[in-house]
Amino acid sequence: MVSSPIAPRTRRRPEERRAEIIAEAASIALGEGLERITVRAVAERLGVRPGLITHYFPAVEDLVIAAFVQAIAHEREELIPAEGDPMQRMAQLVSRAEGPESRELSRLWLNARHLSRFRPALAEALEEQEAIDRDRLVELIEAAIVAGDVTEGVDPLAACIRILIAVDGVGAYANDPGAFEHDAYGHFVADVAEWALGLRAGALRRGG
Amino acid sequence: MVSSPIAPRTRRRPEERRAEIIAEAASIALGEGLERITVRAVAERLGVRPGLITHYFPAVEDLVIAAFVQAIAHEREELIPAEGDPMQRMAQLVSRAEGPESRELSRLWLNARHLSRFRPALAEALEEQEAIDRDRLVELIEAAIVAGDVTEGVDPLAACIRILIAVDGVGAYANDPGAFEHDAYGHFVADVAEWALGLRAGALRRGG
DNA sequence: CACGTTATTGGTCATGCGACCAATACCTTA
DNA sequence: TAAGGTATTGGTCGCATGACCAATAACGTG
Repeated sequence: MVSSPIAPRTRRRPEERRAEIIAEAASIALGEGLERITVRAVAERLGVRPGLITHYFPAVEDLVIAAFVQAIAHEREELIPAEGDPMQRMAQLVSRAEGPESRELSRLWLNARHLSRFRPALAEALEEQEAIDRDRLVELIEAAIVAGDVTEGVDPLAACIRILIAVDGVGAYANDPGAFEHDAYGHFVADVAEWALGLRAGALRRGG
Repeated sequence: MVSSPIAPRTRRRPEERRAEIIAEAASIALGEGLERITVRAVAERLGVRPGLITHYFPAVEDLVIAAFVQAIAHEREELIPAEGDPMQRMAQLVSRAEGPESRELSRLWLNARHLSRFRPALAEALEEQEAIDRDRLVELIEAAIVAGDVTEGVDPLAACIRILIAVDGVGAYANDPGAFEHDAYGHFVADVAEWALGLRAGALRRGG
């Protein structure tokens, strides 16, 4: 009957607790932004005292970086599928990048890109994630060439870079409240991808 | 001989002082970032007491917005020239966007785009500036069509949007420390502009 | 030249942040 | 089962921020 206001102290294995903290921080990063990852905020969400967060991450910046990497790595699976028909994967990548599903992710990238201005360590982590995306997309394009969907004359890395810049360009507007609608905007990634890969116009547009 | 440590109190016309404050804040915005625009920072730079800044801007957010608009409007003159041969202007726009001169400006855009996530008023101001850029670039493209440099079949607004997204895409890497070099990146804006405007390949590359 | 307006000062207050630390209680292990 | 390691607590400290306010002094105006 006496529901004690003080929660019983639960002790966990360090790795487990650490993972839990990072996961919670990643959730904050995606939903509220990296600068909202605060010792107190993470602690409160976990029903834990702030000092515990400091215990695992003496410097908050390290937690922020870990959270960013975790969130990006997790979302990557859906953005750049690892298996399946090359052109289908490419179409899904384009569709995801242009659709509303990627809004949170774009916001996070924007967030991290800006914050990198002040935090060299975050900038470094960000570049690593960029490199992973690049490698993955290059592989995908090479697979498309092997499959005969893309002409041999296409330089995979050049096309990859163009597509990723297009994704970031569209993502730059992730925080714009106004619903600016125009085909040139709504299909930019598809159009650039078709152009970069030498595909016929409309090949990558939804349902194309 | 007694150089008094206390500066004499100088009283200025309100509009003048206000402009001075905004200019200083804009300088901070470009050089250090919008979040570094603080009552104390601006006051110190101007050799003035913090309370004075609050007197002119009871809410700091309004100063931040004014500084952003001022900085963007000021830099726009160099990015999108208002006069001259259309293709020369287009070439300058492309050159500026790809060159290191625009780094500070790209950082500021990135900064504002991210901050817009938390500040609706800033988001609104940002969209206004975007609209101005769009109008200006559309005019430029229309002039190029009239001059016969661009085919009539090109939709000015569609091409404008593509070019601006390309600019933002490249600008997204403004805070990346690593000197990532690749033609597809270094000439992205030129390539997209040529593609969007139906120009021959290389027409807008430097010295093209 | 006197007066009133207000630009400017100097100081205070509450808030949220990261960091630090000693005390405590849980778990493992010997 | 006793002991030791450490995960966890509870509390403090210094710092930077925005906002607020009364006192003061410069300037325009009658």
